[in-house]
Order: sequence, then structure tokens, then C-alpha cells
Amino acid sequence: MSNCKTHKTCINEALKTAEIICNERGVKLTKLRQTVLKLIWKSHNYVKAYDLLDDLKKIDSSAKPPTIYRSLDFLMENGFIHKIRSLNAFIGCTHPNEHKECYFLICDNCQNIEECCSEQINKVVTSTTGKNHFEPNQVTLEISGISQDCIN
Amino acid sequence: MSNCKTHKTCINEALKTAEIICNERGVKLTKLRQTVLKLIWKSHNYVKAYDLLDDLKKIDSSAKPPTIYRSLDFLMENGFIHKIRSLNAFIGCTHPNEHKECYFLICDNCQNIEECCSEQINKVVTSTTGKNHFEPNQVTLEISGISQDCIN
DNA sequence: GAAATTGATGTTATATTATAACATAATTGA
DNA sequence: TCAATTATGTTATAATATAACATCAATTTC
Repeated sequence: MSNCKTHKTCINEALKTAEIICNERGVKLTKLRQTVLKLIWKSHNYVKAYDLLDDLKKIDSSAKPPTIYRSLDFLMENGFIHKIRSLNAFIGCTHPNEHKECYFLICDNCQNIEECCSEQINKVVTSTTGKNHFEPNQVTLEISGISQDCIN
Repeated sequence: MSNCKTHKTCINEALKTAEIICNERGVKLTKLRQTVLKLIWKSHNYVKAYDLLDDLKKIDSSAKPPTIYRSLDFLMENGFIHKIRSLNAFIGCTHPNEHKECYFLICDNCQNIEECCSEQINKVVTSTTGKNHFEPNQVTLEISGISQDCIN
């Protein structure tokens, strides 16, 4: 569960961080991309592309699927958001740029997604792929179940 | 990579195993479900639902999306096949019934998927979810990259 | 600063993946 | 045997995603 006090801070931080990283990389966080990132950060829950599109349409009625998907692609490429493959959904990254490998605890009950890192998991993945002489590129690790808040 | 000598053996084994398990469980491996399982096992590569549908149509021209998706659901529920979420594709399970937690090494080059088990990985997942007081249900672990055969 | 190049967005159309809803048939079991 | 359950048939449509081409904006180069 997210226990942010004032969620606006989360949104602002996410935008600021993205801006800094974009500047470093010489890529552009355009108005549109900012807006989409902000919409994704509306909450700590995951969002679906077409819900996002509906939100965007309220701001710019001419928005169409490619509008959203292009921004999503950009934001993913730069690590500002993640795609949750088991849900076909998207979620803001809580610590962009720090690493590639992270995993997700997805609550079946409250829809909250916790983004986690574990050096241990990375190591095990590396060692097991190594045993298979496999050169890993992208690791998708999504664990669905019941979160602490929903167990009680 | 699969190094089966006569792939027919793989298909037959998969079907036989499925039949045994279905009998044990009192569920029915109908003609249709058998056919779909056989089509999935056509190779060791993953298959897409609509390609499967095209294959099925050659046998029964009246087949439609629900025909395939229902069979896929049944086969997944019973662990005879897996869905690869990062590809929206399906693949035969090489050891149904043995466990739930397995992971996939997906070659970006040759489309081959290796299904693996690792007690180590299971342990790490359990321990890390435990730290988060999360009760895991379904674990999706898919690793894309380059397989041994394609590195060389 | 005009022309050329590149990158971003607009727009139309369509591809791909998946399910809802209801009808019918087959099987089971009381 | 008939009631209930399970499986399949069928129509329609929902949900997810991308191709292809046009236009616009920013940047570079001359």
C-alpha cells in the first residue's frame, strides 16, 4: 500500500525526476508526455491504456490510441513507467533509473501494486540463467496475491 | 533448445499425461481439447491463439475464437499449457502437475522457450514476499534474451 | 536565415487479443 | 426420465495495440 500523505508530492516528484533524467539524456519530456505521466501518477494503482486515453480526451478531445501508446512507449523506454504484463496495464516507476530489474507484488483484492527490488532475486536469476547458458535481457517478475492490508 | 529426436513422442507423451491427470481429477479431456493440445504441441515453440484457431479451422471450419479460448482456459487450469504473458502466447507444459512455480527463458532470436524450475528461485520469491507480508498466489517469471544456441 | 533533416504529433484505418451472452447439444446423476 | 451440469456452437463486440501516412515543430547545416 502506498502511504503517501499528500499524493501531489508523489506526482511532482515523478515529474521532476523524469525531467532531470530527460535533460541528462537529451530526450524531450514534451507537454504531452508530461501530461500522460501525470495521468498515470493519478494514483498508486495501475492504469489501463484506454482509461488513460479517456482521461486524456478530457484535456485534448482529439487524442487517439496512438497518442497514448506513443507516450507510453517513450515513458517505458526511459524507465518512468512499467508495463504489468499479467494485467496489460501500466504503473509509474517509483525509482526510475536506479536499475532495470524489479518485481511487482500485485494485490488481487485492492489493485495496489508494490514495486520491489531484491538483490537476492537478481542474483538467483543471474545464476540460474547462467546455468542454462542464457543471456538475459528483460526480466518480467510479477507476483499476484493478497497484500498485507487485505489479509487482515 | 529442444533436442527431441522424434517430436511425435513429445506430442504423445503430452497427450497421455494429460489424459491420466484428467482421469485422476475427474475432468474431461474431450476430443476438442485433445486436438487443441496436440496443435499446441506441434512444436516446442510458442503459439498464438489465433494461429491456433487457423490450424483448428483446417480440421473444423466452424471453429471460432471462443472455441480456442475455452480449450486454452481448460488446458491452463489443468496445467497442461502455460500462457506467456510477455508474448500473449501459449506453450505446452513439459511437466504438468509437478508444481506451479516455473519460469521461462524466452529466446528473442529463435522463439524457443525453455521451461525451467528452480527451487532456489521459489525460495527467494517466498522469502521476499514474506518480508512484504504478501501472500503470493500466482508467480509470473519470464526472462527474455538470447539462448545458448543463438549466442554462438 | 533558408533548406534539409530529424523527431513528435495528428489522423485514419485496421490488426490483434479476448470475452459476453445466449442457444444448443451431450453427459451425468438422482 | 428428467433435471442439472458441463461442453460446445454461434453471434456479436469489447479490449488492446499498431501500421501507415500526413503534418508540424525543432534542430542542424550550409
